[in-house]
Amino acid sequence: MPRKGETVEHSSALGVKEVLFLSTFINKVDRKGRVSVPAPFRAALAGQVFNGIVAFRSYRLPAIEGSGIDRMERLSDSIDELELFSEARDDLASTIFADAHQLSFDGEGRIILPPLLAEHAGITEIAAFVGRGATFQIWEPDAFTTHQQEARARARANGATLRLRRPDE
Amino acid sequence: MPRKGETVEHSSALGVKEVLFLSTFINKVDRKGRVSVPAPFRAALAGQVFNGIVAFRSYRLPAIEGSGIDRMERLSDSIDELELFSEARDDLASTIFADAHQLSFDGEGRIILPPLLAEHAGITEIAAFVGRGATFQIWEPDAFTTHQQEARARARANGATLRLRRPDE
DNA sequence: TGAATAACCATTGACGCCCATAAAAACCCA
DNA sequence: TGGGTTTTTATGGGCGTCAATGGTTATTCA
Repeated sequence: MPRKGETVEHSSALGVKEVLFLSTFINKVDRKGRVSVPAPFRAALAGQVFNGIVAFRSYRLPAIEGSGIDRMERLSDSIDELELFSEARDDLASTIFADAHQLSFDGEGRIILPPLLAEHAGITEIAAFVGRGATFQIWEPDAFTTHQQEARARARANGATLRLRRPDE
Repeated sequence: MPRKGETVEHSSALGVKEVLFLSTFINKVDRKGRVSVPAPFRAALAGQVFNGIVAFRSYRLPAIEGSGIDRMERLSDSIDELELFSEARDDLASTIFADAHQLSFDGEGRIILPPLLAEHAGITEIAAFVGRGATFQIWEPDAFTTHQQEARARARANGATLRLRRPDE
């Protein structure tokens, strides 16, 4: 049982709660379709209005995208700023919100993986929770290993760099 | 029977009540024209002055637009800001408000779909309740699937992106 | 008075909640 | 630093509750 890695919940410079999902955890899916969300991830989500996670199918990958409800609310606010009834707004709303599932924790910190999502990611027996900073993904472990190797190779080839954001900008 | 997912009602940073409709639920329409509004959606609407939903025909899509009464009040305010007697104002007022139906919940959380609306959306036996953030839509399930695929393709093609609002801005 | 609508009741299956267990991690103290 | 103890996690399973659905009766209004 992996126990390494950490997930931090802290306050940004602006005093707003921010979450960080780090590391990878592999957990079992039981016959009822339940999976434990790694304790560090749960800790990062503690304090949000909804006691659980929000999950939807990744557009580009065979994986499930996950985050806390707060992120969805920010998304909703952003979309609300687009022209009412515009096509762009409509497209975003039906791709993002319609497909999102709110998965609440049971007393033990588990969620139930909806078949539609599990299928999309090819998950049956075991699932990998992969931290990605402000969000996380859920993968079929083998698929993730492959993906990670490819991503690594690509990053090296492209000499991927990133300018670090100053804390106040 | 979808049962997963929830919908949250809470106060935003600004102290304004916010509802979030997420996910898609497929429910049956019985021979009396009744449909259960998904429990999570009802939960999101709890506390509003009107115990039910407001629905009107989408003017761009074969779907029914739905929301709580509170949203209609905000819409009314927005329209109020348009030029008095302008054509746009007139058009909006008559397409939305004149067409809006107040559908109240029965003891079991069902509404009766007015034939005019059901017809517009091509709904007969089953209806899909589709979360869109602050509002939701009601579709004939197959029609929605098609629409969603198109929207997804369009969003990807246009590189539809959205600048995520920072939580405090 | 009849038709449409609202209120009431009954059924069933999914889901939330509870408890139990084993193993790992954190803790503590010599 | 190492060994023993406590706490937390992950995992399994059982059971009660509630949501979705269908039907029946009361009520309202034309």
